[in-house]
Amino acid sequence: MTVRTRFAPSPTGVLHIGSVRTALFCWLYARRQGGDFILRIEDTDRERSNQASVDAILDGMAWLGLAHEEGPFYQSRRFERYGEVIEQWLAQGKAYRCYCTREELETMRAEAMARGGKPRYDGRYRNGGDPRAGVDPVIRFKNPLDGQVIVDDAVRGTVVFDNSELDDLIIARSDGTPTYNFTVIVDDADMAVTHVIRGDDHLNNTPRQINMLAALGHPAPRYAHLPMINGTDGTKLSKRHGAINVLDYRDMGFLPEALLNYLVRLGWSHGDQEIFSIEEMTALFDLDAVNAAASTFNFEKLKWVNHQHIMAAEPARLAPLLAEQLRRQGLDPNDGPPLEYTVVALKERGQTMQEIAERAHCYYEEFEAYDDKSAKQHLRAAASEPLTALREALAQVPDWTEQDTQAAVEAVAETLALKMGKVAQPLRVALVGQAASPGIGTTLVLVGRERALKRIDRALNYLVTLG
RNA sequence: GUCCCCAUCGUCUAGAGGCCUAGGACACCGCCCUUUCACGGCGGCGACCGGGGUUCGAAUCCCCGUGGGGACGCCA
Repeated sequence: MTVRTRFAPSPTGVLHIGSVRTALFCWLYARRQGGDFILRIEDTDRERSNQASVDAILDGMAWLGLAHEEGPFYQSRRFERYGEVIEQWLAQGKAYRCYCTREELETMRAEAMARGGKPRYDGRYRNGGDPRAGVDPVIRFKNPLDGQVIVDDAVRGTVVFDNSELDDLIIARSDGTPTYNFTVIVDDADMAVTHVIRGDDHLNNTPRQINMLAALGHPAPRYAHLPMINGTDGTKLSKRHGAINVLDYRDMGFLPEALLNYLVRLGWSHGDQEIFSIEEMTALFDLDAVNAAASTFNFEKLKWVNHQHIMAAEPARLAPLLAEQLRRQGLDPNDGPPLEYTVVALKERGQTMQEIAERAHCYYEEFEAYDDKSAKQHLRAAASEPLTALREALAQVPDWTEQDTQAAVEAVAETLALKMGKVAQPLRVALVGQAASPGIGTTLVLVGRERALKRIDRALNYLVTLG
């Protein structure tokens, strides 16, 4: 039997890290098993679902490269099918109409709580009851009263629930629209889903779903409940922790494979390996190695993983990303060195494309002022002689390459009998405004001949004003 | 409150009874490399929640506590 997994988000907000991890595991498992990955949009709640969220999900999945074989299916377009099952269940006595008002239900829950029990519906319409004028009924599923439901979970093991803990859940609202737990099982059955891989928060829904699947006459799929990803304070990830749109990570200069790599290691491991390419992940992923404990999102480690992937990536691929970041930062990517060259020079020096772009500013526009500390340390009277010599020597370098400019700087140091630091550091500050940059030859090429000479003049003038 | 789940360094994790004086990674701190920054290398700091069992032997198995999380909606 072909493995079929599904990712079934509700379009009521952005696609965030937690959902992406779930999607990733579903996708990886399908890939690994040579199965199908289905995308399903759970938009039965018309009040809260919206197109912007659908777009955010689709765009996010596309950016991440988590391609689906089937879908996207929209539950809002399958209401006819859900209605069919409901009618059938009503006729078979597997479901019934309940005329309780919301107020009554609230009272019922409060009373159950007061009695020290679980807040729930007491089943008062389970065996029939008269319609009430002015009350549109909801439809409830007749859950078995006793016995147990055994969930055989791929990551939790065997979990047992007593049916006596479960109440008759609403499968259709009073306006006739079907609800989540019901539509899920109809779809999973219709779409022949074999493995339901989802967040831990659904473990408690599973026994109800298994009962409904049984009522449908459909075997239960294999379940795998993934541990949650928490924020730094140990609670469910929310906006304040970084449950932001996954596309924001793109905008911050993260690589999709890096985000996926970071996420795959949250709750899954393969020995001591930290860095995985997409190919390695799909080749190695298995539900058996998923652990059960919740984890905490750590932005610093994400950045480190991203850096590893940046350093491993082809410059040609990174170049357009750098251009995009430079534009975002208000710079013209064409007014400076070739982007691929810049990427190669800076990829060790920034953990995100955004950081790399920030370090590239001085190669694409004039820098404002010298960094205080750097100027105080290196642009002093003693720098006058080497800078003057450098100005002259560099002006005569015929080929403005790393090797030749580097050689020119070394020659000046030798002629003046100065250590490299006494020559290269003042030059560096003159060129980029601060004491840190790539190798001096590389920096000279990055800045470019014309700009470099002008900036040395600028530094010489600065020295004059110092007196 | 009730039910369900979980529990190894600050964080992510290795560990499926002896290989564990508990390994790796992030972060942090040193040192090395070096014209600077970074990359890289080396080293340091740092954990089996507690208590009972089982066993010749327990981070690993069982029980009880404790702590954390989740669910309990005409949300998904």
